[in-house]
Amino acid sequence: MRIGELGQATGVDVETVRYYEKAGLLPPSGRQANGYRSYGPVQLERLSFIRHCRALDMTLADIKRLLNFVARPKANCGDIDHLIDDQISRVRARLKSMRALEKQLTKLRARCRAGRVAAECGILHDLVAAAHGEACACHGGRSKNKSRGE
Amino acid sequence: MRIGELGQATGVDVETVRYYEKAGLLPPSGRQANGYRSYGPVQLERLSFIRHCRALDMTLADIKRLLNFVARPKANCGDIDHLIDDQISRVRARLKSMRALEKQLTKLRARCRAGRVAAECGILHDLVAAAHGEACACHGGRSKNKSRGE
DNA sequence: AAAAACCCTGTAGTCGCTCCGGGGTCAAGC
DNA sequence: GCTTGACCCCGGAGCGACTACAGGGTTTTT
Repeated sequence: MRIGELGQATGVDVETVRYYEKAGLLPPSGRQANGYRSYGPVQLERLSFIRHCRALDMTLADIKRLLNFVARPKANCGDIDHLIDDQISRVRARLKSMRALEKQLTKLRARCRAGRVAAECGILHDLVAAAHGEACACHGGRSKNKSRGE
Repeated sequence: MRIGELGQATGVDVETVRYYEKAGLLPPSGRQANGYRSYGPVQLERLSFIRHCRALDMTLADIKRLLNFVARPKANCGDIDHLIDDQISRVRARLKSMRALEKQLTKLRARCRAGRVAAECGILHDLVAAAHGEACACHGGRSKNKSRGE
């Protein structure tokens, strides 16, 4: 199996596969006589595993750790739970700030009175007002939040 | 006003202020005799505006465009609406995939049967099963989504 | 035999910062 | 007067997870 087929089979871009190899997630593959990478079912499964974890938005570092657990089935399972729990709380925190963000944007959007020019634009007005520290449609009062990232 | 005070007043890190200048969001400030950057109320407002927009998760490119609208109050306001609409739909799309993600992770977490070793770990089992393309707790069937980023 | 499709390596770019090294400047305390 | 510490300067590197490109080689199709 060449890299293109592997990519097709797993839904991972070829460049990304090579990137994963460089990043140490995928062990260096064997090579054909012409230097092309050569893969078997083991690597396919491993890459699918990685892709699946990425779909769960895990970091490559976390995925590496999970792969280690797969390799050493005697290891303590509690660490896996912990890893997943962390992931969940990260996602929840992000979700919370995203919801607040959506609300803010929606309020801001509603400020548009369809004025023709920017000078009369409610949106712009509010953003500028916010810059002055005044209350605006999207932010109640003065905000000092650093909530966005996490 | 020196850069440190400006940073304090706006809640923006000093390094970030310099970065914004380099990135062209803040015009190069005046300088004191010793070479220190010197700011007045105009720049303070501009930086507050930027910070506020960043809190709404806008890209620096979009913020630049908004700043242009602020500078040219005769411009057509429709473009602003469009920009905000785009932002909203980006946030909503992200929100949607985040919600799905949370569900998946929660299901996955529930698979833990508190087995002591990784070999019996329901989470790991499911992730490996997913790699095989089988159904698993967190993903119904085979997924091919690229939904995560956008 | 030529063109298209695939493969290789290595490097640079993306975004929005953040950190670092190596220096200069300034006010306060001893 | 001299040190200490806080602030400021600049340029460049690093982060994560890719993505794109340049400049080559190989294989498959036409």
